[in-house]
Amino acid sequence: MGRRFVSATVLWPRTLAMPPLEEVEARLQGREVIAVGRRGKYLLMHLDDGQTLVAHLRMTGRLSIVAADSPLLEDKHTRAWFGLAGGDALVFNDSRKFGRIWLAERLEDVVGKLGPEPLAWDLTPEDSARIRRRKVAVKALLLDQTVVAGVGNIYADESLFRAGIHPLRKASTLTDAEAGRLYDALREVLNEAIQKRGTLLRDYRTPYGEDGYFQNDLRVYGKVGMPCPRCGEPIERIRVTQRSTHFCPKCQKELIED
DNA sequence: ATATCTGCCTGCTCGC
DNA sequence: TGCGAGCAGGCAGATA
Repeated sequence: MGRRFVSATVLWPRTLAMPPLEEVEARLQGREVIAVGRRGKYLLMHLDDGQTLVAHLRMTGRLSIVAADSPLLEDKHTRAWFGLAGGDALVFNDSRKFGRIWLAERLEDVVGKLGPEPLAWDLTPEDSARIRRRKVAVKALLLDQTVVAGVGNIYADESLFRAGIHPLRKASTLTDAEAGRLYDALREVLNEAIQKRGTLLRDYRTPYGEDGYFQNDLRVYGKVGMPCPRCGEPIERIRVTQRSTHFCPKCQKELIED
C-alpha cells in the first residue's frame, strides 16, 4: 500500500487478461495502491482512482516486490512486472503460465460471478434452497466458484472427509444435517489452513517465500493407500468431474445403509 | 439453466 | 542414465 506504479512490462502476453498492454501502461501510470484485499482466489490491489489491479496465481503464480536490479526480473518464469516509484518492482512469476492479471475499471467485471465468501457467509434460505436443488456431485459443487468462492481441490476433499460425506453424493440428496456438517467442516478446514499459513505442495509459498504447514494436517488429500486417521481403512482416489478426489470409503459412504 | 468435457502449461515422478 | 508418458489443477469456453 502507498506505492505508485510507473511502468508495466508483460513478457508472456496471455498473462494479461485485460485490457491491452498499451492501455494498462496509460491507465496505471502514476496510480497509487490505497488498499489490498482478496475475493475468492483473486488478489486485489485497489488504486486511488477506483481501478483495481487484480491477480490470480492459479497453480504456480507468485507476486513479490523486489529491487529494480533484482535477478528475478530476468528469471525465465517471470511473466510480467510493474515498475514502482522509488525504484522497486512488483513481479509476477509463474512457471505454468496459468496465472492472470487484470486492470479493471469495474471490479465486478472480473469477480462479479463469484459466490459468497465461505468465512463470511450469511447463508440465506434462498441460497440454500437453490444450491441444494443441484444434481451435481457435492465435490463438484464445492469447486464451483459461483456457488462458494475460494475452495480448491485440497480443501474440498478435506471438508468432505471431516463432514463424513462421500464426494459423489448428489447435492440434492444431502440431508439438512449433512449440509450443516459440510458447511461447518468447510469453515473449520479453511480457518485451520489459514492459521497454518496454507498447504505446501509442490509450488505453494507464503507471500514471504516461506512454507505453509497445513500439509501436515491433511487427512485424505494425497493419502492414497494410507490408513484413514479415523478408522484405519485405506484411503481411495477416484475422479470426480475430471478432478482427482480422495476419500475414506468407510467414513464416507455413498449409499447410507439402513 | 445445468452438467460435463477440453485446452491451456511446465515441472516433476515413474517405469522401462 | 536417458527418455517418454502421465499427472497435477483453476478456469474459460465449448458442447450436450
